Amino acid sequence: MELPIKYNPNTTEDKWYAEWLKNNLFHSEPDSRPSFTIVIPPPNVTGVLHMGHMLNNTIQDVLIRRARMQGKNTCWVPGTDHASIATEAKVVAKLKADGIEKASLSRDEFLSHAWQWKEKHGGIILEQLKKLGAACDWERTKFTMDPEMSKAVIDTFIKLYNEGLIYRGVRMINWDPSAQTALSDEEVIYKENPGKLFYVVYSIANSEKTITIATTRPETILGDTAICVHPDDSRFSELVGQKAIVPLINREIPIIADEYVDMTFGTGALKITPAHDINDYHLGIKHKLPVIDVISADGKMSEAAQLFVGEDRFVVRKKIIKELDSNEKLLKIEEIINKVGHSERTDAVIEPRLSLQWFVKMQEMAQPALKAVLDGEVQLHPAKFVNTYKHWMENVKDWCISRQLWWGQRIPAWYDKEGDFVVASSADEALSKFKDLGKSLEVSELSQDEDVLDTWFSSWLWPITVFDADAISKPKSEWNADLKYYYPTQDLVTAPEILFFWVARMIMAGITFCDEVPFKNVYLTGIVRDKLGRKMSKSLGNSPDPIDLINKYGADGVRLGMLLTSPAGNDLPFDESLCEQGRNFNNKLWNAFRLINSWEVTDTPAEKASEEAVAWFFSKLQDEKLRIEDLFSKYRISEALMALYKLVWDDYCAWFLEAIKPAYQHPINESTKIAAQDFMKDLLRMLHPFVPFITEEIWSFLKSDEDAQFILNESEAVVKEVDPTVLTQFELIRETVSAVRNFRNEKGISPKESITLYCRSRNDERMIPFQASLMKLANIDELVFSQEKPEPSFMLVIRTDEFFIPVANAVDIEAEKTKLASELDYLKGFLNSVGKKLSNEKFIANAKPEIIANERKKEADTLQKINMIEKQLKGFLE
RNA sequence: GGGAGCAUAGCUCAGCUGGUUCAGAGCACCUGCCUUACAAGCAGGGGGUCACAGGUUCGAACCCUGUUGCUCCCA
Repeated sequence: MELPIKYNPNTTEDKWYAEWLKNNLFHSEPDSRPSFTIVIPPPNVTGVLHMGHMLNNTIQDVLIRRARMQGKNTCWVPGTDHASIATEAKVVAKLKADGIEKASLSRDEFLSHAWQWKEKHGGIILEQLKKLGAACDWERTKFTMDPEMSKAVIDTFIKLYNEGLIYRGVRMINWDPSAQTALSDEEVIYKENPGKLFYVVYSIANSEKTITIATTRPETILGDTAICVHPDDSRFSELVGQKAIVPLINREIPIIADEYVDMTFGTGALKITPAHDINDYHLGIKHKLPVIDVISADGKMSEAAQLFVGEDRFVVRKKIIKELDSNEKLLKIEEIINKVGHSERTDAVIEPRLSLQWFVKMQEMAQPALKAVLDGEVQLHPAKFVNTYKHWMENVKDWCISRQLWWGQRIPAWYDKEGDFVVASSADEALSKFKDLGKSLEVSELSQDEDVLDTWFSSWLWPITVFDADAISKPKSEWNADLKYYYPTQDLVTAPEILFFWVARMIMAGITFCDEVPFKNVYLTGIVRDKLGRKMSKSLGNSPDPIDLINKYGADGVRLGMLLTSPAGNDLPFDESLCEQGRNFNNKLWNAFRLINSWEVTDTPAEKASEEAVAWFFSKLQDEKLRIEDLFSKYRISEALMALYKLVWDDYCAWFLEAIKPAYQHPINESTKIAAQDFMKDLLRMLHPFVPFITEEIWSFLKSDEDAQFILNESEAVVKEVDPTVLTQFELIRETVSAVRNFRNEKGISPKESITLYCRSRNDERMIPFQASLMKLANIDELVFSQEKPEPSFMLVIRTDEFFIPVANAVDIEAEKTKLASELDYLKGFLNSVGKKLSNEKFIANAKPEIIANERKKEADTLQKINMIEKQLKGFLE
């Protein structure tokens, strides 16, 4: 069997994924084992895999594969999200490219195009996840607009409406004039732009006086219904109660006083336009002001504006300024930095707008959801996000759930010709509800609400409805077997940006509909950024195509690259070299396997060095297993990986294998080879969640009859007893070997040339347990324990032991002296500082006994070292 | 404007309730090696006033106060 020198992931990865699928290994059914469930954060159907998905799904795969090896019945549910706004925008754009205007289509015609589009593009991202190795239960794939999923959404709406938690009301909403829809607050991005502050003069009715206001939006002047000043502002006190006259249209409006006004901003006088500013709206309600809506849904001036009717608001802004100026109403223009809301989807400037929308009351649901996180029933990783969560939940606002779109679940509200409405799951049910209200109607007289529900109103049910779409309206005892078994799920992996959009609302839904939180741990990933710190995005073109990366470095390599530098909650500054590092690691592992695989065995007894190395690595391995387990329990996945990386590369390959490696083409003792293989099998078990493909490949060669056919199905590595003294003793050997190697390096002595090492140790026995390893690794032909030192020789100090290497030529005495003298200087300084501590009464009185003991040891050790170096220096003088 | 968080090596980050022999890791960097598992490699090395200024303490990267800079959330 010929194994390639360089590991080639491409062929093996496709092979193993196909094998796993063929054996249906990812599919889960309820059984007697404990369940471990993850629901995927459903990516948009419009999407293709990007680096954020790579990171996110790699972490989920690590968690799910590890849980499986721990004996849990794991179920990772995949699926996609219909993404109302984004998808509708894509379909509209596609139709436009085909010469079809959305406005020319009926709702049904449009939806049929949208479904066609979904069928064609909706599965791409899930197929890509297979390349990554995702161990998803594909039989359970869900889409938020699957019939039963949609039904659950509608049922939920009706249920909450009946409980009084959903209401319809006029509210100031964020209106996207380009997409012609309302947006939630979270979908609005505030950007700082240079803007202008216009100072406009209003005349006072029946007076020669004027009042000047400052505004960034002069076009809304036409909708003014008051001017407001601070009650304590003496500049305006005599004007309060009088009437001002709106320029150009000459409407009289009251001058009122309210503490809301910031006296220091602008002129201290604020124009009030309740229809077009949220704060003005609230002031309007407080002071019972009329509402004049001067901007219509398309962002153009309405009839109510009287002037510029039908013209775009931004065009009007320029025109009205000219007009005000020519009427001598414009006092001055100031440059300011202005924060303006933009649509996350269309980037259009958001228009605050009064509109009839559907809302979910949040107050009641938010309280238990907050408590669940504060009590640790749901744990956020890293925990720093608890603060953010708390702040948001304590200031939660009602959730606007209607969207003026067609793609999504249509709101189940039915109107009669008079505008009265009922909420019902069908037209027939609506008729009967109207009948209950004393209205006898025909179906033809009904019209269903034109709007659809916010996509998050679907996805907040995701952890429930993927298992049992009917659960919302049933008691727990009637849940199906899946939901009973898999709910609550264990871990959720998502981005902090949707902590409120999604995570908080899922917690609310879980508690409200299932009496139980939907997951126990939320792992929040960072944002994948480029070298310049910019978020990777398609529009910037700064994101590599994950599939290209996989082709280049292997999925295993990319997975390592993603995880090596991504502690939870921290951004990941991505660089392709990370994938290279991942690929290199896999190649290292591959070659370690090739090495042990190539060994012929012999029945001669094991070499001493091999026995020592096996004893040491055994303990080292157990110790690291414990560490890694601990890191996992804290969700420090990246650190767990780094510990494994070093265990494999440094401990196993660089130290263990080097210590047992027979001379070229020589056989190895059988038990040593078996030990090396068993260690490697443990390493593979630990590595498998991170690098599923290469571990499966190597496993296929190493596995014995007792082992599982697939490493995927193996149990995790068992932790055996650690001998801590072995670990510390071997550490000393390592330091000694390194010092000898360093000596060779400095003196230009080849590692091939063996040397004799003299040890003048206080306690020689410390060197004894791993003597043979020391000799092999440092290429020492003879190790002499002696109080005498050879001449001429070179001294090494390892901790408190002296070593001498005889040298053929006299060493450079001057250089040695300088080196030793500076070492001596440092040690004396150090001794001094330790001495100060020990002679400080307060230190002795306050410090813990073990700390004092340690300081005493430091003092003793340093004294000994000083003694050794002084002796050596004296030797030079002789 | 309100709130939260961060600042440790060139980069990304560890550093637990203040106290191990001058603060650690990975990558990058430098030097020497193509030593038959691996140059996608091996061996060795250099590199930090722990943002700044005060304070508490026998002792501070760690606790407190202030300053500066950055990030996020909310308005």
